[in-house]
Amino acid sequence: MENQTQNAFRALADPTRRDIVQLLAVQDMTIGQLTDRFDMTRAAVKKHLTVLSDGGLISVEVRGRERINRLEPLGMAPVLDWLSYFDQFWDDRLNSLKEAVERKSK
Amino acid sequence: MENQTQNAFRALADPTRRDIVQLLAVQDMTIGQLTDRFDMTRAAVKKHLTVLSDGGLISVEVRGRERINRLEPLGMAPVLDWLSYFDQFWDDRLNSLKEAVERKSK
DNA sequence: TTAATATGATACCAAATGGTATCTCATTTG
DNA sequence: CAAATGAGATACCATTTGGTATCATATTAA
Repeated sequence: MENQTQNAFRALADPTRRDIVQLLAVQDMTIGQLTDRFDMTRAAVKKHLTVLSDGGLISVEVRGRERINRLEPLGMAPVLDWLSYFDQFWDDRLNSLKEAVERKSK
Repeated sequence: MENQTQNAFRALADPTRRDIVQLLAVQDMTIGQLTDRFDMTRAAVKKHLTVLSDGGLISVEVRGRERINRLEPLGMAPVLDWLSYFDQFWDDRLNSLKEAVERKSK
């Protein structure tokens, strides 16, 4: 799917997909198991898994007739990289905000 | 707009909006200035700014007939919070990956 | 005050998105 | 083998999204 930063951010933009990521952080799961946790069809969950896979956030291990979905830590890297670009900015602004609050409280 | 985590993630899901965030990290800009940087109409840029504003990522200061758009560091907090939930997970997985690679290279 | 500038608002459109229903295929299991 | 199970694929649908065109409004400048 080419642009990993875009695909990863896109994958995280949906609340159901973020929930899936959190569930898979606890343990690997099949589509069937995931579907049990949501109020939607297996086909819908499958679509979300495809988007997560395109984003590099999960991988699938075929095991007999089951597919084990597993979180891929490397997939989050582009997101963290992009965000880290602002580390200094956030720090500076948050610090000046904090200082402003402290000045006011005197 | 209520759900800040969702709105912030949604705001970051579009490449144009991420570019806007990066531009505003360098300096505050009006819509007109931002529009000069993109190959789209002012109306389109305005829509992106609205989404960024809903996500709490920018604020606007009215100044005469101009509107100064400025990055809001606090807006990124819900995103960083959500991601930080996985810090330990990423660390563990990346470490075991690293170890696996090292074992293989022996 | 009139014209230019900076922006907002709205109607409209094509494409993408999130979902269902349905059919097929592969692997277990009785 | 036959039936049940787990999953993929596709067609279809309503809504959202990203964009344009156009018109209206407020402020600044001539």
